[in-house]
Amino acid sequence: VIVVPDRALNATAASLLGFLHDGPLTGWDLVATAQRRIGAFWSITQSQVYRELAAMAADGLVEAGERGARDRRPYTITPAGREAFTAWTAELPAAELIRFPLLLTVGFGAHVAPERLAGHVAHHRARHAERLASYEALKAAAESAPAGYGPDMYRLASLDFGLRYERAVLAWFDALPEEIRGPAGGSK
Amino acid sequence: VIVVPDRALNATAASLLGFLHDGPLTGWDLVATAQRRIGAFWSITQSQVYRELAAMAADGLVEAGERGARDRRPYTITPAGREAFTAWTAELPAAELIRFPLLLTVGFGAHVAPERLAGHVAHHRARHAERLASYEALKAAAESAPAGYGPDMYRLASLDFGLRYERAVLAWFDALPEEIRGPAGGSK
DNA sequence: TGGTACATGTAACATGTTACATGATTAG
DNA sequence: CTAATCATGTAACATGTTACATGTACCA
Repeated sequence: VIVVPDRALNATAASLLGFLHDGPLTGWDLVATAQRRIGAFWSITQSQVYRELAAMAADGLVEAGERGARDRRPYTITPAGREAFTAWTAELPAAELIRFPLLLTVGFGAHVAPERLAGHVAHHRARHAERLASYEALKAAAESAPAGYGPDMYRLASLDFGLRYERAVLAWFDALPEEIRGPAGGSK
Repeated sequence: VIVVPDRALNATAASLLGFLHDGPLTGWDLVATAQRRIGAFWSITQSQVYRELAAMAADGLVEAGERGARDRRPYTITPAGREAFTAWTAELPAAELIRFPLLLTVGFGAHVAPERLAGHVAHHRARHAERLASYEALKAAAESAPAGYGPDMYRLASLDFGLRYERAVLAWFDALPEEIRGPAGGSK
C-alpha cells in the first residue's frame, strides 16, 4: 500500500479526525456531529466531508469499513491518522477569519436606504437572539447533567465562546444609533 | 459596448464598489483601504482585488482610467456600478461566517498535549490584546477628531463591533480554566 | 547605488458552495 | 403505498490563498 506520508492537514480534515477519535462514524454522522459540536465557529458542508474522507482514505489516514444498512459506510481513524492529527495540533492555529456581511452593509450605510438598513439589522438581531437562547439552553443542559455525562471541559470552553460572542453581538445591536437600527421596537 | 446587465455581486466586489463611491482608486489603494476599513471582519487579498476589478470592468461596473505614475491605474465607478451596488444592499446580508481554528484545538483539547494547548492559547491571547489596543486607539482618535472630520456614524458602528468583539474574546481567554490556559502568568 | 515601498498582474492550487442524481429505509 | 428522512456521492462553479514575475520611484 502506497501512502503519502505527511501532507499537512487542513483544519476541516483535522476536525473530522478529531471526531473519529471517539469511534468510527459515517460521512453523514460526521456532518451532523460537526454541525452540533463546532458549527458555531466552523462550517462544514456535506460535499466537503465526503471529499475529505475520500482524500484521507487515499492517504491512509482513515479506513472505510463495510457498508451497512442504508449503505452507511463507517470510517475509522488509523494510526497514521492519529499521527497526522497530533502533528496538526502541534502547529500554531491560524488567526480567526470573520466574514460578517451585515457589517459591510452597516459600514457603507451612508449609501444604503435607511429602511433597508434597519430591516437588515432587525433581521440579524433576531437571528442572534435565537442563537444566544439556544446556547444558553445548551449550557443549562450541560450544567444539570450528572458529572461525567455532560460534555467535557474542552467542549464547555468552546460553548462558552459562543455564548460570549452572541452576548457581545446583541449588545452591539442594542447600542446602535437609531439612525441605523431604525425606529425603536423594530427588532424587539 | 456589450454589458452583462445584472450578474449578482459578491460581497467582496460590492465592498470595492462601496469604496469607489468616494472617488476613483487604484487596485493598490483599494487593498489598503479595505484592510484599514473592513479588515477586522472582511479579509481581501491583492489577487482578489485585481481579479474583481477586471471582472467588474468587463461588466461595465467600473472604468479603468489612464495609467499614471508607477503605472497606477485608477478605477471609477460607473452608473451601472452604482446600480449594482444598490441592488446588492437591497438583498438581505448572509449570516456571518466565523472560522476560529484555535477553538477547534481547544474543543479537541482532550487529544492535545497540555503545554501545546496552553502555548497556542497564550499566543492568541496576546494577538487579541494587541488588536483590542489598536481598536481603542482608533476609537480615541475618532472621538477627538473635529466634528465632520472623523469617520462617520456608520464607520464608527463597525469599529464598535470590533471593539466589543475583541473585549468578549479577551474575557473568554481570561475565564478559561487553568487546565486549558496553563499555569498563571503565561499570557499576562 | 542599493534597498525598500509602490504597483500591477498571472498561475496554480485549495477550499467552499450549490445543485443535482440516486437509492434505501422507515413511519404513518 | 407513499412521503419524509437517511445516506452517499458527483459535477460545476465561485471564492480564497500563495507564490511568483515584472518593473517603477524614492530615499539614504
